[in-house]
Amino acid sequence: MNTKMDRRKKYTRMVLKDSLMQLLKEKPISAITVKELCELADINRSTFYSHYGDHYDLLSKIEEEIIEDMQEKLQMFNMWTEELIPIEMILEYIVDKKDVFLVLLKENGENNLHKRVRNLAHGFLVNHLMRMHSIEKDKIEYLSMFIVSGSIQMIISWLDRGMDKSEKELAGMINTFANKGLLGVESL
Amino acid sequence: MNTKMDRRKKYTRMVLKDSLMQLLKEKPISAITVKELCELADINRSTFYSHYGDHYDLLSKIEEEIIEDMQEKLQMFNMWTEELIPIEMILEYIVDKKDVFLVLLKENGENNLHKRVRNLAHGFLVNHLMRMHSIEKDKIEYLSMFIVSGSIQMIISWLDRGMDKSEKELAGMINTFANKGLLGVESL
DNA sequence: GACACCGTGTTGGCTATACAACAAACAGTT
DNA sequence: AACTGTTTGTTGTATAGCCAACACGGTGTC
Repeated sequence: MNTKMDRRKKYTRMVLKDSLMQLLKEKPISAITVKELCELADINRSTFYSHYGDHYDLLSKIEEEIIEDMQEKLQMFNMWTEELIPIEMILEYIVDKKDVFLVLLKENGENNLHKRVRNLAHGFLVNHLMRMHSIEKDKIEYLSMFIVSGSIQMIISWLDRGMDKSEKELAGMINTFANKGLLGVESL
Repeated sequence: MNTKMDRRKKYTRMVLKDSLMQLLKEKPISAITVKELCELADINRSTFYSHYGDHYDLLSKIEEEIIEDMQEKLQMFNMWTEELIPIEMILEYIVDKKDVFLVLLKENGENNLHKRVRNLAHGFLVNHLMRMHSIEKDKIEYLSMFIVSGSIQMIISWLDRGMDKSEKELAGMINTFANKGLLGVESL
């Protein structure tokens, strides 16, 4: 059902989300308390608990939101273009939420969003490669993982360097690197 | 009594205030509807009416707030300095709320804030002059009005020109102009 | 004049949030 | 171990805000 959410709920979730993002810029989630999060958001703590189990839950919800967004974008891509991966589209999305991605993709070690983005891209690329190439599924899995992981690290590095190239440039690079690998596979 | 206001009320008033200020940048209050104000603020209209009588009431409250703030600043000034008018202090305050002042002081014709600021400064300067000079109250009234009106117009012009001088510079100019006039009166 | 549309001011019922308080768990100190 | 301070998760009550609806007044069109 497409019932509109009460604006109070919308607001509460929004400020909690923004506040967690802000705190995550300063310290890892393990060093953040629900108390200070609510103080920053100016939201009563019991209200926080009526929405979320804890701040890890909130973070998970944020990540889910992002993944859903990206999934939507990828669905749109399925419909009409031939590019290997819709990298430019994804980069535009990432730039739009640069602060979030910088915080969440760069966090010490691999966290959930990193894994989720990778799995999303991986699943998409595997399907794409299987439709376009006659290669064993086994090999496609590895190839896809190779391309996706490489691409993600490139993107993280790019964000870290303050996006010193245009989206178009970076997308071109990623596609070139991905396609070169593909040519190698074709000659198997 | 110093009872803390419920944070919901605080938030509601704040967004309504900010939204009215934003709309006033685009059009005069007579062209603004309560409906669009509430839409912009994302606040239910009946909530608006539980806080304010109408949007003119809201504007009046905003102005009162500003006057009270300035009054506080002037009280502090009374306590410890010799300057004719605490212009630098006032300019700092005005810069801090530049957007508000630009909108409200510049509006077509004289509006309430213009009058209120003038009366506040006038009252202050009259008291000040009477303590420091032996001049007829009558003359002081005129003199004060002269200085205050001139100063306010200078400030409006300064805001309009994007504050092309530092606060210190403008304060210096205003004080010099005011004092020159004062010297003229002394030789009466 | 009739009609449609829009904004206003108001109302009643419901929902979300605030607030204070409590017990428990945890961490650090002596 | 005892103590202190902090955070957590929860609870009950009160408050503020939301929403939909209504009647009314004003405006413009036919």
